[in-house]
Amino acid sequence: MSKPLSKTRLELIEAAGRLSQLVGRPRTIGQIFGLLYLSPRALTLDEIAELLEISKASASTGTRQLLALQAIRQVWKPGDRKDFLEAEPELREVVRGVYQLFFAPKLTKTRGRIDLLLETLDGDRKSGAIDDEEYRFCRDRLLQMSNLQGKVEKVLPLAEKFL
Amino acid sequence: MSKPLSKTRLELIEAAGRLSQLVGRPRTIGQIFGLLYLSPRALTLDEIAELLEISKASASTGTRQLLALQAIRQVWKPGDRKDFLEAEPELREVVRGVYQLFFAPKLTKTRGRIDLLLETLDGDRKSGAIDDEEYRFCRDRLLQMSNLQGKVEKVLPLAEKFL
DNA sequence: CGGAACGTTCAGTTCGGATTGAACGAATAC
DNA sequence: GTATTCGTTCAATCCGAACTGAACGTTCCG
Repeated sequence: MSKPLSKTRLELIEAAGRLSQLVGRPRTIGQIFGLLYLSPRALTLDEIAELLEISKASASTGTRQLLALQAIRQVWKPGDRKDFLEAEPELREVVRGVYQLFFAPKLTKTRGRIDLLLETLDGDRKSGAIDDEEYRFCRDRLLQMSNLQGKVEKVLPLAEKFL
Repeated sequence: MSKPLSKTRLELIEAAGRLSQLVGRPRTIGQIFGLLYLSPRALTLDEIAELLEISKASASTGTRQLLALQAIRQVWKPGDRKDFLEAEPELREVVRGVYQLFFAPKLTKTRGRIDLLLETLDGDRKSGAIDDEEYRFCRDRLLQMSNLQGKVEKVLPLAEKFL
């Protein structure tokens, strides 16, 4: 039973949770990070679970995801078997991690998908599923997608440099 | 009963649906846009519903959201009461719309939230909920958030220019 | 050796947003 | 006027991801 959270921390936790949902991630992830980011000292799994009123299982999976994104770190304290967790203080690093380890892979996957589609399109034409006009139309649009996709993959990492 | 979709279109629809989920939007939205983007002619609500095998209600709400994002347009054909829908051909415009009309508002909202938190923090100190050390720590972190937030709001619109 | 303290895993449940069917209003056709 | 054809709305349902409790493996302590 630790002392209750200050209003500031409660509100940040709420906001972080919403932000997390905004980019399509579970709310808990954001809440955990929010909690740790305003925490002067590293916290244990049990403390996180208790303070956020979530199960230890949720806290465990949540922290592991955040660790994978390099948004939080583990700190071992000598003579204590518990894992202590603290937020990465440099927010730029957090953004970078989320992009590089979560979004970037899916983006490149999308690229491969589009290339594949161009082949499928050839197949569709040869099998007579589409006429020549539709073929040209679709081909044109797929190329536009490929084009944009390439630019996005170039611009985003660049943009990150300016943060 | 219209003719079935080609393999290419089916696959793009699937991919677009996933992409939509990736950024936290309903899958249907992406599917509808995918369908229209590879459609040589504008489609009606009923055609969309039939081709995607979704209810007309879903098609209606989905298209209205896409219209709000300016990702698709309505086309009126003389002598036909139906609304015909077509995808915005310029993908940059679609990206711009999604950012400006969906993400940007939430970002500025976040900004306001952070500013509010700084005030809440002062309150917390005065009420004795936190000590001076924690106050300084939290204040520092909130300022960092505010800083990053500002940069993001500046960089993103800029990045869009390079697409 | 127990046994306690951890973190993890996994089957089952919960919950919220997406989807639907039905009812509706508006606009046209008859 | 009444009947159709549209698109929209809204309460009810559905579905999948998120969350949970309980069981587990491991490590450490006595």
